[in-house]
Amino acid sequence: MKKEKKDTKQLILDTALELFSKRGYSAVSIRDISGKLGLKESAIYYHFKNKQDIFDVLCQSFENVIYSIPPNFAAEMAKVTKVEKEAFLMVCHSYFTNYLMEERVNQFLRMLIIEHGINEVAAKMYHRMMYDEAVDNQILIFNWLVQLGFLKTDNVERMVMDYHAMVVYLFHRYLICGEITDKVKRTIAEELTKHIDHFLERYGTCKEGK
Amino acid sequence: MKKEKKDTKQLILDTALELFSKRGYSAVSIRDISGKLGLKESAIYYHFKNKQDIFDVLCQSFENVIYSIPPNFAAEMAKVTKVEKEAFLMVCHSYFTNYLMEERVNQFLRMLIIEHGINEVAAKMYHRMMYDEAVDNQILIFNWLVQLGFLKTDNVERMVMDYHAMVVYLFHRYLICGEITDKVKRTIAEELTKHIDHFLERYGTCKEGK
DNA sequence: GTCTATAAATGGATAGAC
DNA sequence: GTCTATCCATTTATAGAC
Repeated sequence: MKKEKKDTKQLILDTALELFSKRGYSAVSIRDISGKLGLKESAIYYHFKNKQDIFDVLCQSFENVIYSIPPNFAAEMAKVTKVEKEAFLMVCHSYFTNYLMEERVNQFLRMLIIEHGINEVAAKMYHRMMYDEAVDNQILIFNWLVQLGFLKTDNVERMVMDYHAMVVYLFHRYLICGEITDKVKRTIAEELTKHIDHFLERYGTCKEGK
Repeated sequence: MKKEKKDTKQLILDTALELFSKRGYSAVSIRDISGKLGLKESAIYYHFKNKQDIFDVLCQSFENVIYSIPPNFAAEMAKVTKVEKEAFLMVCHSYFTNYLMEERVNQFLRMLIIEHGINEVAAKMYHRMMYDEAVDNQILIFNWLVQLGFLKTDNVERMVMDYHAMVVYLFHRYLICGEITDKVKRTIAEELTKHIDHFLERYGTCKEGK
């Protein structure tokens, strides 16, 4: 049960992530981080070996986030036997609101994008989070939706590409630059809904009134 | 007719762009730039007011690149009266090989992506180059292809989104991280060809053997 | 666990010689 | 147009007091 007042180490990580995600690693000094927390630089060095160590610990802590998503989702999937459009829409939107737009995940992804040119670890994590693993998971899910009879296609991979390309597009266009304002949130929601409608016109099985 | 041996000013810009695009503005020192050119720091200050000035001049020089593309393309378009799939494919691939993958344009875009979080100018240019203007141009071109009878759709904007999302996807996945090796070039070519085939199955008018 | 003080290095920028 | 020399601010990092 170790408990410093309010876990300075975690506060340092949070502050560092916030600043790194805006300005990039090298533009942020230890003073910036400690100053923002009302500490002196030396206090940082009590908790971390050096500046790079903060970055590395941040990356490690997000490894866990990544690995926890697919199993959680698989567990949810197992319970479902029939999927309606409403549920599909909700899950798609939730991927944005609870993951890509979630404050810390969003900050982490911004940081990776800035750093992936000079940092091998950042490059690997960015590609895993944004492409390799995202596509793999989507293939799994869409295959399952095909088996459930909610989607139809003769080429699941192409279908996933169609879907995922738009996700990446919206992410880079709206969620990586500047603040995520309410206006941005509305834009994302509208664009995503339009995209899913379009997607289901092509790959959906339930013919509706629309 | 002013001509320093081989235009040091331009060499500084080239070197700065190369380094900025890899490490980001703040991680590159004046010493890094001058050192790589076999000069002393003070030589840089003869050509530029300060470090920020180098960045600003780089941005200005690319303003011209951006504005020269649509008129050039429009002039080419005016000459054409009939479009075959071969020509369409060629133009799509050329957008990658001669623009997104072209060394300097690619470096500049990488730099913008790194800097757009802290630099207003970078943010504006990135969005213009990658989204606003790219989409506008594509709408123009695809509208023209619809009129020529090469494409058909009841929603040009959606068609453009389908197309452009994949371009942005391929760009961010393959062209913004690490070296653009021959392997990467092949991957891009293959993916793009697959995408265009898929795209024409949906929006093309010429039914072919395939 | 945080502070003061300080070392050591790095980076931006200028003055003036050549 | 480039160099030497130098200045000053910032930054990383450590030692030792509290």
